[in-house]
Amino acid sequence: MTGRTVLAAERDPYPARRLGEVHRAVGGTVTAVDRRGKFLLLPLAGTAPAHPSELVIHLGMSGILRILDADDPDGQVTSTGHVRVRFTLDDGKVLVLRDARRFGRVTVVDPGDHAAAAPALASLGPEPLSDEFDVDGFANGLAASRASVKARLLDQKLVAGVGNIYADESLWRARIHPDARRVGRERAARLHTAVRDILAAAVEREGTSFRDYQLVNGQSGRYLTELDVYGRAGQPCRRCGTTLRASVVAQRGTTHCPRCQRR
DNA sequence: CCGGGCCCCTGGATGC
DNA sequence: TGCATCCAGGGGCCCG
Repeated sequence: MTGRTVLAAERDPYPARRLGEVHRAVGGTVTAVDRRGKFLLLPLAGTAPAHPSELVIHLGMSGILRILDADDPDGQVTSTGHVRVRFTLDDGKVLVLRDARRFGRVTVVDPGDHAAAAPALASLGPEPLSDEFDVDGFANGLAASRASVKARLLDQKLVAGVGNIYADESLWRARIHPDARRVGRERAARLHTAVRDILAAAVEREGTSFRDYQLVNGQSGRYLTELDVYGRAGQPCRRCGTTLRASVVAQRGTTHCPRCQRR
């Protein structure tokens, strides 16, 4: 994408609240492809009459980005193909977002105006694999609230990028109950390590595919077979053999070991 | 400002 | 076999 100029932009006519003014990208040239948390950020240099801008994309649950030839029928915005947005590029290709469930978001804002793109982006916490994600800040942040530790992991403010799968995996690794509301320094340090280790391993395996998620080439992520708790309710804990339990924490399906994860 | 609850959306799974 | 219902989940928004 870097160096490509957007020649045209289309979006499906469905009254989608999650799609913004994608036409603002027209005339812009992609200068980088960045990521913060679960958001993709593509700064666009303006070529008159276009102004500099920033393309912000969130794949939601089922969103898939593809770069296809402009005449590829799979890249057309049709009522049946789930293509929600289509950017025509200057090299004969198109960038399309396919999104069956319409949870994905695409918008174009002024450069750096992340509050206009999504409140969650503007208040995003540190990148989990960066030095900005430090034990002290994490422990202090956890101590400052009485919400469940799983809710804190999911809300993206203490640390960016942890979703439901990796929240459950991290809490199991750190031996902390998902609904724990008081997490002291020692347990916070264990959770900090667990989040980093699990996300690093998942990136190494190119993610977890169990439904919609796939790599840009259509292949599956290989972390699925490494999962210790997510999707394993009713099966034995790999640490102690106790039957893993399903519940709901922070409005999300949750699996934990009732023996080795204590409140 | 906080924490909790509900909503969006649709394919796939489950139930009758 | 076919139809109806349920469920999943990231983030927005509202309410107390």
